[in-house]
Amino acid sequence: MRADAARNRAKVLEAARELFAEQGFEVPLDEIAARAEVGPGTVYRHFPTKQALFQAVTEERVAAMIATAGEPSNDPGAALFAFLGRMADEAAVKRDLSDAITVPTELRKSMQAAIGTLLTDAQQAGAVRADITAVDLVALMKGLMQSMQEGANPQVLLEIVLRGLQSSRKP
Amino acid sequence: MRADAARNRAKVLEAARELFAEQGFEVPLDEIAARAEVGPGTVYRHFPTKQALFQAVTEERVAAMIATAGEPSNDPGAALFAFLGRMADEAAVKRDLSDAITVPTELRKSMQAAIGTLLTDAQQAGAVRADITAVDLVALMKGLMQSMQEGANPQVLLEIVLRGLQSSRKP
DNA sequence: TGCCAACCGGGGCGTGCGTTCCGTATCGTC
DNA sequence: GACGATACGGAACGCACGCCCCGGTTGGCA
Repeated sequence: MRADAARNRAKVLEAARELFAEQGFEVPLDEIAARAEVGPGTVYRHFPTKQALFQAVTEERVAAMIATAGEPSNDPGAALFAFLGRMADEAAVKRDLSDAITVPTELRKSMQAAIGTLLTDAQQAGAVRADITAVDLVALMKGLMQSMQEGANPQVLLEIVLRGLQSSRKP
Repeated sequence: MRADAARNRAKVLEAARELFAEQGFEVPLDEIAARAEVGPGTVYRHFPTKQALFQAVTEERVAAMIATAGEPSNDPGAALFAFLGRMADEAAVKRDLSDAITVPTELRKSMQAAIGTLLTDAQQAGAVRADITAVDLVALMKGLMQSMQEGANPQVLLEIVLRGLQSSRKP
């Protein structure tokens, strides 16, 4: 690859990182190109589609989260809650994570799979109510993350959801 | 008003009711016009803007909800929970209610005001945690209602949120 | 029944966005 | 230093949508 091509690719990625975090997936691609001091055509030389660029930006971050979720824990309930807390912390500051669950990419599936594993483990340990499914939980977290981007108090919202998730069998 | 004008107005309102409920505010106005067997221009003869049509459709339903919320209750906690439950029940079937909180209309403000009153009453009665604000609660409900439109189990989601809202001072 | 005002339909305008195309500039090699 | 391949940039296309305009039509009153 030519030197300036690599430089431009990096500039595009950085601009996309910033703007996806600020405004989510809905940010116009032309705006990303403008911040990268590059024409829109150049963006498309490096990424075939807007979704591909979005995936490239969110990939490593989401992959890291999923990796930590995969480690076995001796307290499955706490593991799930910690994971959800990490998601919420990110979503409170950046707008792209909640879109990463929505925009159809490979990441979305693996994210859901990771949550599903954590959830069933926590349910088998009796820490989380048994009548919720992975689909329910993902939808709930998605709504929660969207709520956080509207001036609501992220900490309180997360506490409410986590407490609501706890198994009712617990005293 | 001429007879056919009234007839068309009614057809537009009915089509809008159906489509806003099915697809939310994002449904194209041309589609509403098509289902009403009417041109787009006719829609604009009766309603100056798309938002006005949306408001006309959601008005009476939301107003009814707010009216019941205004009645004083001797169990403020139950009153709030009942109100939220009613919201969730509607949102589980129709997509327009969650947009009614989002789309800037008069309804949105009065909806938020009604929730605010119910919330502070419930908090003073000790039924709901004191550290949540009306803004938080509205955002939370909005996210919850959006979650419900993605195949999640509405009943479980509502239970989780309601339980999370309960005051931690309670045993 | 005839006339005029009210109303209808749908083509069209402006806008915003994702995506593509192509003439031009730049890089890297011989 | 020149040449070919590669990459650039931004103008332009296609599409979708909210909204407006205008020639034609229809309804109701005299």
